[in-house]
Amino acid sequence: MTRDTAHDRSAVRRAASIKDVAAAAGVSPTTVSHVLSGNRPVNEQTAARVRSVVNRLGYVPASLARSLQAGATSVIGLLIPDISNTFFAELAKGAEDAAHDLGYGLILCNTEFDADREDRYLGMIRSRFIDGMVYASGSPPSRRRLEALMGKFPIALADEEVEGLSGALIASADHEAGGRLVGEHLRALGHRRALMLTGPRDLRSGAARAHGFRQAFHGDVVERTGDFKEESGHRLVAELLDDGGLADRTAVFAANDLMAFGALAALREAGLSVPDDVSVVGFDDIRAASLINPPLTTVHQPAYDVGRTATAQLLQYVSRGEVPPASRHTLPVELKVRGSTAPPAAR
Amino acid sequence: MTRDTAHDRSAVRRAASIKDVAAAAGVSPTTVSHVLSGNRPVNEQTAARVRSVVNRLGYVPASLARSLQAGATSVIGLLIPDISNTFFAELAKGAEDAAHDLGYGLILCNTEFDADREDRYLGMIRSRFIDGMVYASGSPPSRRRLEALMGKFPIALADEEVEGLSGALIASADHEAGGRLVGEHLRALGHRRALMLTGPRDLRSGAARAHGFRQAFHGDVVERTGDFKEESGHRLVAELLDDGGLADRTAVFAANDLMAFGALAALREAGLSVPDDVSVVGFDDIRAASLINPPLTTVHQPAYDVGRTATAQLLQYVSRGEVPPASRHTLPVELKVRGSTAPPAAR
DNA sequence: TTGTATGCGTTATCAT
DNA sequence: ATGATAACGCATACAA
Repeated sequence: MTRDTAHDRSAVRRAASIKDVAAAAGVSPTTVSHVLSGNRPVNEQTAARVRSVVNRLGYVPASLARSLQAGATSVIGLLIPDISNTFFAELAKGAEDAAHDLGYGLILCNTEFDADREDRYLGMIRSRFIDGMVYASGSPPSRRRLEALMGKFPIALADEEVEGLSGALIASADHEAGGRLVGEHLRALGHRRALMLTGPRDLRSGAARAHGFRQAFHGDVVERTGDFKEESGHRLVAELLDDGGLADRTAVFAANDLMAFGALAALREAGLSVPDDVSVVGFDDIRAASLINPPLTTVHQPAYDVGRTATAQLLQYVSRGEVPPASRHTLPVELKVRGSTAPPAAR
Repeated sequence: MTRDTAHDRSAVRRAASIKDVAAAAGVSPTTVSHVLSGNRPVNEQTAARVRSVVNRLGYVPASLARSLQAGATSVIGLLIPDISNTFFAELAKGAEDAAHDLGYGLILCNTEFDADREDRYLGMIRSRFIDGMVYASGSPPSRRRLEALMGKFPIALADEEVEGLSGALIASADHEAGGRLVGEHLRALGHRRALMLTGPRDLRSGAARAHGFRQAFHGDVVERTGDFKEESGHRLVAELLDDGGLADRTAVFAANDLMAFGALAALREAGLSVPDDVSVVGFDDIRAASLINPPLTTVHQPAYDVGRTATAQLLQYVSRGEVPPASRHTLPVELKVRGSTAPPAAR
């Protein structure tokens, strides 16, 4: 073991600072700063000399010090429950694109619906490590805290309005129109009795979907409350199948695709055919929806656009050091009619 | 428009600093610091007074200043090509979990394989805004830059060893074993002539998969180079179908699921049946693989574990201010036999 | 037990 | 065209 090895493994040696460059170039730190920023004219000779030293020393300004001085970090957070859900992954992609366009970094705050985890991430905004937060469907227990932050810090709500939280910057899909499209579609096919699998009671988006659906379907609707997970769609349908509650229903509308997948599985296990015996509709249009068998009829949510819009709007204010005003940006949805829906079988 | 409105929209008022707290509590900033950190004993009376002021003023230490002083930010980056690819989303989830466990933040660096974008993100490590980087399959053009950074900054390679980049901390799936499993499976089914759709030439993982496959398949293998995208799998197979190059092949092994999907589509469009006419195998086991029709036989990659392991290993050193030593962590893969493979049809 | 002084690495202000 | 100095907000070595 040579000395070199030991050295390589030890702490990195201190990086060159602006002072080091200044000293080596025989100028003041101020001049070095201006050569690099172009904020004021510098003699070309001097500038060249400084640049050469910068290269030789591999000097890169410490963005941390820069941020401290500037009072902003050019980093925002994206708080979501589950990055492995393709809906949120798409949303994240849109948010990252928007952030990158404006030179901002994006911290991934994946909460798994864990309130403590969410709180820790919200702490980043209080400690001013991030300049703002895009908040997409966090855990209900954190409402209070979110609310307390809302007026003081730049926060944008994406995809979901949190119940009771108004006066915020919001970007979301048109959930009600989505529900309406499904209602119209099923009604037009001839369905009159449906089962609706909703999301958690306190989510506005779910209420909007249900409301639009009832309004347009105009038939007999039984509702069951799920939690947006595949398993819950499976369980709810299986239960109803067991106690005969589904016997007179010809269609199932799940508030998201994952629950629709669960419903599909439960139906299959019960020996029922989709769409011959029962039609199934989802919501979100995640990637797997078109690949599954039968391909799922569902409402396409512009997840990417929601993330991108929420972030772009937020940054528009954050970049000026302002707290965003309340505003709503509703993005259009689209019904994707695929193989999981058909007219009800004649009885 | 009242004064209030104008005020609400304008810049947030300066947050309380440690000095404000000190002044209001009639102590020195040092004491406030110690009350909060517990780094040295403080009189309980004094401490109580300080805490009360902290609450009243809503004081939260500026993490930026703290980081500057500490010389580290407790934030690392995760560089991936596409967060909407479920493989990378899973990997990201693992990375985020590991980071969160150790109190680190994670900046999402989504590159879309864009070299400029990748460079900008790599810049964050040079400017010391992040303490380290988990690098998963970036764009080939950035190799040089990566290489230059490798020795000086804490970087861990996840999922992919970059060609010619040794001496790094690496966590990846056992690609060769995966290829071998596929080879054995197809051989056991009776296949003797296969088409292999590889990834970009310069990716080691692809080479390892191909090598393992050839070794175990022990038959006639034709290779075509793709780029890991669905479209490329489609195009390559369609081309071969056109010029008869696929006529004598009974199996296709795609180096990832996306290309396998493309191959499946091209085969279907040509009126060929899977697995009756041709067997198809993928790699990765992304979510859609089991949902597609027919369900895809593929090699399950532990994406979550790869992300988690790479990150945990990296942080083990970063947290001590060290540059990680070269090391390799190979994670086991698993063959998922599903409906897209069967014995070749008798001729 | 507490306080003073200094440094972390920048940029802005004010001079020259 | 360039430089000296202060300030961003904190933590810590050194003093008392």
